[in-house]
Amino acid sequence: MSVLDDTFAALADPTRRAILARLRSGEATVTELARPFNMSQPAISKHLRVLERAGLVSRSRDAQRRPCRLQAGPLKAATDWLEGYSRFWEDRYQNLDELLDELKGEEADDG
Amino acid sequence: MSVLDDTFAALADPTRRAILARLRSGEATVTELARPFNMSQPAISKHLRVLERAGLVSRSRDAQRRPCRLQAGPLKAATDWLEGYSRFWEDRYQNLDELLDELKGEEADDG
DNA sequence: AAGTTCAATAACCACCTGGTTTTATACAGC
DNA sequence: GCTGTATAAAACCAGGTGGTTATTGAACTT
Repeated sequence: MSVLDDTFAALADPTRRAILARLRSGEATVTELARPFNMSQPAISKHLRVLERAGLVSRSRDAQRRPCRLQAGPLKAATDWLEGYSRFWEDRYQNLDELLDELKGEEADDG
Repeated sequence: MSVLDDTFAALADPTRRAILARLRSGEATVTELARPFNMSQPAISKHLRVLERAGLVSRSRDAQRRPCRLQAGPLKAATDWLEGYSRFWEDRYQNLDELLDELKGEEADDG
């Protein structure tokens, strides 16, 4: 449904993350992408379809080849979403939460 | 396998993202989390199990209640991973890529 | 002790996912 | 017009996911 659904789902697979990493150093064809994976070509094509549906990869045409290129826009959207949680991974907030919890626990013990 | 697998997979579901959003404003019990969703309690419990397995939620004990708390550490790891792509969602790089592609296309046309 | 509340477990279902092998399609070059 | 190459498509399979209802269990309440 949401674009974040597709983006995060696409990123949840290590093969797909490796494909994206490879595409940072430039365009690559399907067979080039498949080579390091010891995995069948159709398997890679399926992964590429997932990445394409998530808008993370676009494909052009070069004779029989279908070169893939990284499209990072959705990654920015994902990062923006995660940014909303940045203040929660700073230690002082974590400690504050735990302190509040301890206090609550003491209340319960007392009465 | 990887912690990123579990993190991104957990984030791929809108219900789970909404649960995390709710937990930003403090601890909540399972029934409290289930209330806004028009979804059965076991369904929410399953989502919480996924979030817990991904290390995004921790649970304490308060009588029959099992209050859930946000654990943002894995979100930082995910953000760090995404950071490696930040230079690709800036327009000038995108344009550079497309320019290189156009040049390559012209070469092909010429020869 | 009996009832109520909060949450987990079990059993089930439809659908999706990640992989396979096999087959088909599209283009290139001799 | 074959042959080889690059990729997609089809059919299949095992296992995971997201949901349900019904049941169980644990802990508070009266």
